[in-house]
Amino acid sequence: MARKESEHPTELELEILKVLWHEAPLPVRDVRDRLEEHAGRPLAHSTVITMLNIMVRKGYLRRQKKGKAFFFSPKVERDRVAGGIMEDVLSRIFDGSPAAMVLNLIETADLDADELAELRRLISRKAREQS
Amino acid sequence: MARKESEHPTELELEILKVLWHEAPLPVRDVRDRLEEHAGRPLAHSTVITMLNIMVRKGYLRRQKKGKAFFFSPKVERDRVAGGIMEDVLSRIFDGSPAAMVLNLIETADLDADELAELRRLISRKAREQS
DNA sequence: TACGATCGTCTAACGAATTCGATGATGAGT
DNA sequence: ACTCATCATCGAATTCGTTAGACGATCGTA
Repeated sequence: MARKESEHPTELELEILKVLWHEAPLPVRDVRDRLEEHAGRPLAHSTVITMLNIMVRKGYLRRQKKGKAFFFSPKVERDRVAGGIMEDVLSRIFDGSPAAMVLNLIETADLDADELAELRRLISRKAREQS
Repeated sequence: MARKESEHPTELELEILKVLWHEAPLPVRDVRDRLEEHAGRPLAHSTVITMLNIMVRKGYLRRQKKGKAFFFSPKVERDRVAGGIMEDVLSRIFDGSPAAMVLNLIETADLDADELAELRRLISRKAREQS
């Protein structure tokens, strides 16, 4: 009768992951500081611990005791998480059509000629790598 | 102390929007039937009404009385909704880099040579249109 | 050893999202 | 007018995501 746990990291979870992808392992206090500095999220110490523990339970993070405190590290790769989200958006929003997705991206992000050229280069390179 | 209302349509809201983008206006009963047939979501009549009303409040839908029952229609365009979600993912996941996003898409969706060629054509056409 | 600084667990709270039953209104048919 | 089928409103239940205070354990130092 209620909501399923999300397949992907939630908003705050993602911000925490970004902190730890950038630098890990980190103790709770440092995660809290980075969240405030970078993401403008002033959270109580206990809030951050709670979130970190939830993320360990969900399998997003790993935690090890170093000295007296716990240190946290990502257990999932950035590309994997991004890929999962992209897969989800691709199927749910664009009915599995990459072309529709890229088209929308071009319109939405209002890409200019240079950026379009870069995309084309990038795709050409990929095509060559695959053959 | 709690969660903000989502910027974008939620899971179920999106499924309802898809039904109505495909065919509208529709009365509650028909929306309910389409949800069960297409999305495999067998929901109670009152559940669907509740959702539809919430979506009217949020501005996603419009509703008009026809005869005795209400008929619902989308008030937001599909491309706009998709664009909003893409913008969000672009900034939150890929730090605003379209190239990173497309690269991830290529890897994640495991595009083959034909699909890559189609993407390139599509980008070339866009580039020409802009000039 | 007593004190304060750290650190973690537990519990509680609230809004958002989802789900539906009980209840009430209304209109068609007999 | 009475009955039945529809349809909508309301409120409640439940889980997730987020937030944090109260409390207890621990360790170094005065």
